[in-house]
Amino acid sequence: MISRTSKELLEQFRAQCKARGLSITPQRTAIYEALISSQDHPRTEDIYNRVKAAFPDMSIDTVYRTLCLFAEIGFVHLVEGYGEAKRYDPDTERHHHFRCMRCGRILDFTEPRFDALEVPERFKHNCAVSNIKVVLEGVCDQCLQKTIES
Amino acid sequence: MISRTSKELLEQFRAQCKARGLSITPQRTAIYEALISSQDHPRTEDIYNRVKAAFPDMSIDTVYRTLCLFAEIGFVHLVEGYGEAKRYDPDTERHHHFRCMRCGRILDFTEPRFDALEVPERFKHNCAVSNIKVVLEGVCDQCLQKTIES
DNA sequence: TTGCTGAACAAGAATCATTCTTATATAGTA
DNA sequence: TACTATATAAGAATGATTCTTGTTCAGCAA
Repeated sequence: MISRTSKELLEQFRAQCKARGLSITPQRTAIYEALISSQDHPRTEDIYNRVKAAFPDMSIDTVYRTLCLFAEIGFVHLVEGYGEAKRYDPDTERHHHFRCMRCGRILDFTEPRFDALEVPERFKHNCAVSNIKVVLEGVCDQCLQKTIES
Repeated sequence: MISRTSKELLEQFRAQCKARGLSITPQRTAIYEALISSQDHPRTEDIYNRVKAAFPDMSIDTVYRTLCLFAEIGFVHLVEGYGEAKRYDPDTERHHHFRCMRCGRILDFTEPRFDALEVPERFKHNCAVSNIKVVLEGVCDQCLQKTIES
């Protein structure tokens, strides 16, 4: 069920690879497709499992390498984490995260006031800031509920 | 070279432990002291190394357990990371981070405009937000310099 | 002060995520 | 179609963290 938008994204993917001299392999294409059809913040192993149906003998190492590559290129974002396995964000539009420190759940949200934040002077000229975002740390509703119940 | 402020912090540490029914052990005290005298964002192993001088046979497992405990209590903050070893922030005052995605360097900064951010309605009531901060992702000056040189 | 008990600890094994090594396969190009 | 650099699979190796087990000790009570 590849929508027209996905087709366009795939075309864009090919173009980007070509522009950077990267081979367009079936593995990379499959991983890219798995990513753009994700509505969550998958770990490397999640992507591996989703792709394995079509590529039973893909190596998980390939998924690690490819996701790392995609993050460098900007096809995905590496999500800020707290010591667990790396997670990726297929949504590269500006948005923000609530992070449950108990269960690890990530809740996306947009907030115009937060989008208006400007990079401070100190970093504007010496450093290359590619992303500025707000992170909320706390305990999510589900975990709070569990605490009350027990 | 424990300053008066450190002494006060230590007293506070003891009081907090007592209030929570936690034993005040020499190991915990040493780890706490190592933390509050840190000006950086140490990994567990860094703290282990700093404490080892005074406690040659401390187990690194104790450091892992203790730092995890301290983060839960709020003695330190677990720093948002990108897949490497956990890092802790002894500075629990509101501040923000620039993170170099190439070398992992963390630069602290304060910014009154960012401190004024309010938790969005959506999370205000259902979730317990303990921290709200701005994260800048990018490449630091040192890494940019290296890129130019090579 | 001493003895008791649950909490905390040390040591090392085990696990999980990730990267490295090496030999093979293949995408893109001549 | 053949060539070459790039990419891949497989499995070993590494690094970070957690678990297991037996021992020790902090805090409390007698």
